[in-house]
Amino acid sequence: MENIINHFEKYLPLNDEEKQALMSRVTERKIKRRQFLLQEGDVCKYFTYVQSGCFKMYGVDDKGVEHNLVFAAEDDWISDIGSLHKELPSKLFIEAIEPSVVLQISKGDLWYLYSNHPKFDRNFRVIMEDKYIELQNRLLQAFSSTALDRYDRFITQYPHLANRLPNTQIASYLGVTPEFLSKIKNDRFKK
Amino acid sequence: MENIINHFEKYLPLNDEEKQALMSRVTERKIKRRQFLLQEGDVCKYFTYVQSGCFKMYGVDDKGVEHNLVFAAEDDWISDIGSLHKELPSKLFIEAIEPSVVLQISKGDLWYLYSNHPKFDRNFRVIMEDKYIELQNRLLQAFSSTALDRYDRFITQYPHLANRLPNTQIASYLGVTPEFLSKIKNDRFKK
DNA sequence: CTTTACCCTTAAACTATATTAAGGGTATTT
DNA sequence: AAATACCCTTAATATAGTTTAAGGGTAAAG
Repeated sequence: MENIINHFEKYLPLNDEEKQALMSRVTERKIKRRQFLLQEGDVCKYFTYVQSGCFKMYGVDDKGVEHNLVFAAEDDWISDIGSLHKELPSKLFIEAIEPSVVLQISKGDLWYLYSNHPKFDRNFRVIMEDKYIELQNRLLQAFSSTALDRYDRFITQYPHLANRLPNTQIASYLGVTPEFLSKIKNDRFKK
Repeated sequence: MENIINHFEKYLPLNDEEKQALMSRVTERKIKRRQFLLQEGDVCKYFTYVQSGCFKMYGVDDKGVEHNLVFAAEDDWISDIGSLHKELPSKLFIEAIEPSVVLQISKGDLWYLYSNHPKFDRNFRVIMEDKYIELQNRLLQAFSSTALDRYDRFITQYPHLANRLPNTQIASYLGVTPEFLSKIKNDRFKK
């Protein structure tokens, strides 16, 4: 629980009352590798703080191929924000890549925190903004012409993930096959 | 000015005081074709409501190629939200594709509206959410395997834009060359 | 109303990436 | 500790998309 408090205090210090409110509205869950936080067709119910471990959020295309949109490791948030807010079925999956521990806040509890403790309003707004910016950068990166460029950007932007994720997952994030990523890495190394 | 009031009243009715506040905080500008609302390296200063006309927001890659991230036509919003909120230089351009009329709200006026008229707080939050969802769908679409798929999705999702934008702009949005888009359209027609 | 700038198309040659297949290696799970 | 499932690599063949070039058409600007 201390992690999430530290997380918020990066932006603004919390008083005891706020810490209390936060801790009472948050549910800790242990998640196994390959377990889902969200499956396509379900409505996303939680805003999830990753305390330890790692998740991927992805869509599956007509041919059954997975496309990783984002990763979230410790001290990050993950959620299908569209589905959570509009209460519409999600087109996405959120799945644990590693055994993980998360803290979840339901939409109702989120609203409770917003209306009773305005500081969270601001805090969650900043988180939302950060997520928006992350997505926009992701989109820009997705258009970087070559897969080699995209890979270079990925490892400079997420060095902690590059060493940790299987290449299959990185390939899916970059939008190439694992075979081609293998070739890219080999070519890169030779230079 | 009536357009923007109607726009907000789709979500929640506004009283006279709120309408007054909104209208006094908004600046109308006429924008010529090819004129910029934002250029790479500048900090984005405004949240822009498009009253008439059409804009594109795009990034330029190392090779000088433009990549359209989003379009915004009448009754839509456009802004580099990351740059606006963090006050950091943008990586993007926002440029008029058609002669346009916009209503702009500065960051300061936005904050004024938030704190003095809580209804706008909710209204702009919904707009933000919608923009986030749009971006997420865009990312999902960008990963649809073939360019033909992406084109099909584009014309079903934005039929009003498909007939209105030059194919060069649509090609840039889809992530293909205009020559290849031309081929796609030809192949599609033959079927 | 004329000129310029932009836009669309076609086609041939080229390149980045996918697909298929196969073998060996390394984690998880039982 | 064994078995299974997963992961990485290489290489040959296949394909989606790019590049270059060239011609004609249409809309914007002086």
